[in-house]
Amino acid sequence: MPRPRFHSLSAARQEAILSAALEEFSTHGFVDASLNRIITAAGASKGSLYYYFDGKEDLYGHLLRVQVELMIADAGPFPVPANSDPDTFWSVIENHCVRLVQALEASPQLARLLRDWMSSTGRKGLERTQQDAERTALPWLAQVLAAGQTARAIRTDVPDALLLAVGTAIAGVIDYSILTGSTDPLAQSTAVHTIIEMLRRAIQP
Amino acid sequence: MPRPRFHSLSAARQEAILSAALEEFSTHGFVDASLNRIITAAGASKGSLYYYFDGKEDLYGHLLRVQVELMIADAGPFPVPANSDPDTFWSVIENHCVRLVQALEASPQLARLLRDWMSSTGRKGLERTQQDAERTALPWLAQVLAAGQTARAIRTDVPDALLLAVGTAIAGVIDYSILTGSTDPLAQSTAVHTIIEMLRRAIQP
Amino acid sequence: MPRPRFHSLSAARQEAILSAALEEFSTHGFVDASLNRIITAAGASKGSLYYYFDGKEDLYGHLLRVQVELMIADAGPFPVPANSDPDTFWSVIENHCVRLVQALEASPQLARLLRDWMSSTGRKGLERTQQDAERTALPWLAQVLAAGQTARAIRTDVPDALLLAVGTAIAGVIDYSILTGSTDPLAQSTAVHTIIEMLRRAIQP
Amino acid sequence: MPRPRFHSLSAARQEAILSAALEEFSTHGFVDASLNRIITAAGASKGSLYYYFDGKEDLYGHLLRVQVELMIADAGPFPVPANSDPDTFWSVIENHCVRLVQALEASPQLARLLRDWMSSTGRKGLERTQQDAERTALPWLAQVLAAGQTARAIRTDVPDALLLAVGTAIAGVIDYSILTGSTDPLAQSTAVHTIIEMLRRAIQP
DNA sequence: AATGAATGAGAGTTCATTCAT
DNA sequence: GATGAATGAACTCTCATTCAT
Repeated sequence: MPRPRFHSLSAARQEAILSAALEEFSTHGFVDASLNRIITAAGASKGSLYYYFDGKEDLYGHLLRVQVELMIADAGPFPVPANSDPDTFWSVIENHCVRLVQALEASPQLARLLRDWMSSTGRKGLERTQQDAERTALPWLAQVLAAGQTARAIRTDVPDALLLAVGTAIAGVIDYSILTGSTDPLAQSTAVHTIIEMLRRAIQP
Repeated sequence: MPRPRFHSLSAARQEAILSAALEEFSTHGFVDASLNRIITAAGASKGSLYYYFDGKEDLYGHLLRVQVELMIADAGPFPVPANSDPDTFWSVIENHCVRLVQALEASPQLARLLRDWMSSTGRKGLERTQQDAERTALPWLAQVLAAGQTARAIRTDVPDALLLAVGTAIAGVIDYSILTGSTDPLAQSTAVHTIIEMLRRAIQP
Repeated sequence: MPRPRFHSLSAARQEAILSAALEEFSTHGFVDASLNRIITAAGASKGSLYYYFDGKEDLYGHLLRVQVELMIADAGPFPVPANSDPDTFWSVIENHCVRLVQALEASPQLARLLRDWMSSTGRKGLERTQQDAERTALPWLAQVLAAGQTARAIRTDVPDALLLAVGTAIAGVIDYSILTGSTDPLAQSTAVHTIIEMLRRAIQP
Repeated sequence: MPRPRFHSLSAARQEAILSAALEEFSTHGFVDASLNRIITAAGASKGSLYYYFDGKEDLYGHLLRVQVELMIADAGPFPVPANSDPDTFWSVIENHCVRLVQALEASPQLARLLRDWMSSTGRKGLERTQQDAERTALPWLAQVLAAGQTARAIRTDVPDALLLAVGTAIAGVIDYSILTGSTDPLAQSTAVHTIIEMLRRAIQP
């Protein structure tokens, strides 16, 4: 099970553990992260960590979930417009991407954590976390996809799985561009615009 | 230096070591691969492996290089047409992708090795291998890109780095589609066609 | 930090580990000592040693500190006389040397450990231990030196560093003489007397 | 046996091996030196090294001998005056020390090699070298000592072994002073003068 | 509820030496 | 006379996890 009775802990203790874990996982990645370093940094005991979490993967998974939720909250709601024209749809997408990029910029640790996560597909010891993420993200993505198709903003002559894969891949390009590119907000907006435009060309009808 | 006097070894010994390494690295990935298992499988001694290679990364890098070269040889030449129209250019690209896909299909181990490699960007202990690969691949990719632009098959209003990133990302989608999709050659050709068509839409002028 | 929570261990376990370490380090010296042999002799596990010590140097440094403290305690207090005449000063020095020699005689292992330590100046992997020792010993030595100069027992026309170096070197001669000479207490007293007399001649005003 | 048919090698090959060995041994000391690095640097084969030398210690011992002989030759003859007064004797000693210091200054590698050697008393694997050195140096030292005593420059009421030990220890102080002190020749002469004066006080009648 | 001591397998790497050629 | 491939034991150190208290 993902997360046990961790929540009855005082907020300070939770925060101590999670921020130590964030620091460690974002710095070394899942494989090379050391639970020993995490508990040392958090001032926690080995036993307590295993009392609150099932193990390394459980802690990683919980951290990931919490951080992603924070990021999503930070970036604000994503109003998938029920009925809209293509331009509106893509503009909503683009705006949301810009906001997400800004959220990632604000928290480089989270950005590195997500990068590690994305590149860990299939890593041994992360199977459960992968499954969980898929179960959470897929329906939501499917909903966005369906909205885009309803709005005639996304083509319907190609399997959904492929469209999602392309979308995810292009999201990776956005991350790559902000990772290697300028930190100037305006330049980043432009980059996002360019990349989303390429995505639009690729998967619009 | 990447690989020492390994080549004066009898072909059989080389083969034994490399195939053991391929099996191990493709099964567990670079980080989780065990040199102990490799030497056991290869019937080699700890010392001899270190006599022929500088270490884990050196062995991995050499294996990768050899395998990629085999795959490229297998897929046949890639005649970047000097002067051609867009349709020809994209058809060449697509055909080559299909051949590469077939090569990967024929060697699932290589496919897994490459997947591990692609997802290992920035992994500690692989810095040299990354650099080598970049030095090898970038000029070649740049040449293909330039040819596409000359043929008016690829837009020029977007930074090259972004185009390359999108291309690489879409290549990942192809890999993903053959990984999760049918093994029927025809279906695969269709998938490649669809995906390349999306790439074309995205980055043509 | 030098040594972690090693002290909450039962005295027996501490003793087991430290005496195994003393045996090993005094027999083979720091460089050639084997942690494997130590844990085997101590009946400890690899992990537990590293749970209590930061590594080889940490164990060595701790052992050294403990043993030196034992020796100092064994040899009794060293009453650097605040105001005294030269004869008194040198007699105090000589008496203390005799007592230290007896302490070393009583524990050949400690003697060998110290010999290894003294000859390890600059050895890679012992930097921290060297620094610690210097920080501990230097002020104390400086104090003795100053007392000797106040008592007009030690010359002041030569840099302190040189006086300390000569003193240390002569201490080494004492060690050498007891190492190669008789084990008869009386003969040893005589030797110490002779050597200290030479030191006195060298560095008295 | 110390050194086999090494001398039938061309001077250049000998030089290549010995200078590589000097570099390695003076940098890492005997224990941490690596034969592999030596043969790599010398461009020699593993087998040839073992063809010319009995092993690590043999190479080390030979190198030491050659270098010490060079140094002695460099410092010029040491005319132990057959019949002289104390002042002359000590002045000869001091002058020779100054010349040796200059020789060491001129070859920091040799200085480091000797330092390593001096601090390696009793090191496992160096027994033979120690014996050889003793057999060579002792008679010579005894001769100097006797000359000093004849000249009434050195006391006779103390065992020779002790006098030699003190002399050696003070030699170590000289090395220490040039190691940590100024590189200015004049300052070094002064330091040597001061230290030899202390030695003289200690062991003159 | 919470601890933290204990584990032991395993990691990658280095080494001086041997010996068949 | 000369080589260099091969060895395998030894090294220090790290790890996630367990469990008696």
